[in-house]
Amino acid sequence: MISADHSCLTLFNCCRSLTSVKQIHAHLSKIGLDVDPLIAGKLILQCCTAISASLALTYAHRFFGCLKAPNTFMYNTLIRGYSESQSPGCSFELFNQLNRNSGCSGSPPRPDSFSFAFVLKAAANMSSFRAGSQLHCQAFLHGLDAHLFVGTTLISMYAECGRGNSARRVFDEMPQPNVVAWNAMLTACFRCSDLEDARALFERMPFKNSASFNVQISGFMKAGKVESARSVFNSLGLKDDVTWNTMIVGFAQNSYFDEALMYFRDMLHMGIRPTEVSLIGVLSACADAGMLVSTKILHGFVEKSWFLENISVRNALLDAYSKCGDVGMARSVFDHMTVDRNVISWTCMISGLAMYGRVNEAIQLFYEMEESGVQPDRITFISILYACSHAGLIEQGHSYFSKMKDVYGLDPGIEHYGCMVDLYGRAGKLAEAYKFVSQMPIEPTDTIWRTLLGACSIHGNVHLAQRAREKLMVLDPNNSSDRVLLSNIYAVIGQWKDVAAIRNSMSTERMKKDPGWSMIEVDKLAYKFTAGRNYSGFTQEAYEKLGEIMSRLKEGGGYVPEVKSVLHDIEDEEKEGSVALHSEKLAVAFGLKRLHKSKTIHVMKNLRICKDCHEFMKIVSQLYDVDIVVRDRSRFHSFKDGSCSCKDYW
DNA sequence: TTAGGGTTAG
Repeated sequence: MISADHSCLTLFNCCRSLTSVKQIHAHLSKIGLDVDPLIAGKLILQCCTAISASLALTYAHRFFGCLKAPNTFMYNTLIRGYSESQSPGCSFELFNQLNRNSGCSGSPPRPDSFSFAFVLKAAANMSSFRAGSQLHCQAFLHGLDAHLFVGTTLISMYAECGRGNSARRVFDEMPQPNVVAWNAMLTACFRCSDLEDARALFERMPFKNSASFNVQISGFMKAGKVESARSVFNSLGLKDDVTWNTMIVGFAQNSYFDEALMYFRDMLHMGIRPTEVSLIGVLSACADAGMLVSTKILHGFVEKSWFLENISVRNALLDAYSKCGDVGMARSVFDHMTVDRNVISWTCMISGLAMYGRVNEAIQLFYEMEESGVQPDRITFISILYACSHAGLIEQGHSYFSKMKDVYGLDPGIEHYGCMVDLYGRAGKLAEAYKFVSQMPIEPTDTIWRTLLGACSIHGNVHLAQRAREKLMVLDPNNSSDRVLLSNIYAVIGQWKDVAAIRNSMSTERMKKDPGWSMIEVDKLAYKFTAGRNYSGFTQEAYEKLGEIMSRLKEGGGYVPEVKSVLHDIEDEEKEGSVALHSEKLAVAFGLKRLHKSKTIHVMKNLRICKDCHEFMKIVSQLYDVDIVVRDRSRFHSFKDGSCSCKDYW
């Protein structure tokens, strides 16, 4: 072999794609240098860390397999690569291989503290207590369980598996835990929902750093204790970027959308450089709140910033546009991506199109994704199955469901089974839906039965609805919407005694349903409307306009209120009057009054739109020559020239 | 040339 010239190692540092790694590899292979341990190690490292896409991992693994004597470093790098990939199980296989070798004669590679740290991370990512505790035993046998880094990873692994006591035992046995180990234990307390333990541990900490406070803030935010998080934040003198990000993300997670935006602005004013996490956090707030104007402002910021080519920020932006009702802008962000799209980019776009009923485009995109070499994952399949179910494409949905396992080796999860029940149920194939549920290899959850109940409600199947309801009474007895749904089914077929019985049981048990509300953004301000009569402030304006619209609609639009909808929608609205007072109608009336005529009216509703409102929107869009986009609990309805993008299938 | 704790979108 030619003596190795290690100066070529630096060549790999510039590789950001598998293609460039392959080019250098081909060159080195010609001169026999690629098997040099240092060079081979660097090649594997580059594939697993700098690129880390599944194709790069496979390439590195295949190359590794051709080496005569891979060393521990190479094993560790691959174990690390797989631990954060879609197939963390491969980390275990490699680790076991390394562990078996170590018993052989000669000086075979043996697992070291790095190997344990990486493979434990795989167990944590899979939340596999069984694998994690077996690895703990192995670490003990190798005399590495007391190693500070291994011990800290063990604490995190147990926390991730929800085993606070095991984490505590590892921590208590550490001879000299440092601040990182204390922080890991603090995180474990919060992860296992032990707020009191977390508070006590925090008081006992002999040393604290910025991460300790950030763990506390994040722990409180995840537990919904926004004010506790805020008071920790306010007590801090020095706040780093992670502290600010933790607040922004925490606010977004707790639906404090305006505050997420406010803290992002404050962060900029304080001269703290936002990171991709700040942008993802604030954009997710915009997405959830449906704040289109703010999304556009943030888009402008991104275009002028160092995030221009950041794939995660681009994905968050595209998702925000699609959830704010501007799927055209989402598509434009997607089409103009200058960096390689990843599985999340494709999935967001597919799901965005599906939510709009643009199902053919979603299916086309799925095909293009496969062609581009990006592998769909579990969430991509949820999106494409959702697309099929919302368009009544039973055959196609079924073929995607099979493809998941047959082509991509992905076992369908409960969400995929849910999509299939919805696919059959929505299309009125209730017998098939029930048969599918009965034959599921995993235990049907309350959501599955609720999906079936929803389908029975659309298609008026009382017999099956009762069966679904019986299951729900066991799995989730206190769910008010299930009872309302069943009472609606009875109401439609005129079984008033049963309706009354359900209503009485609900009032005896003091059950309250979710009140319906709709929101509209006008001049950067959000206005929220609830159903029922409430004549104050801006609502008065909405009522007046709605009255005017109603008269015009009845005169010239051929609008007849859909009385049945009252029954169908009882679950979704505080019913105080009639369908005329539904919150989405008020929001649209307000939009017509306040917004410029050329603008699209965007309304967001927390529940599903009812049939009557759907009809109302169609006629208004035509009579007033205005585009209306309504985002409801499950999808978008885009009304234009008297028809809706959902083609009335919803 | 590889680690452990804090924030990350579908």
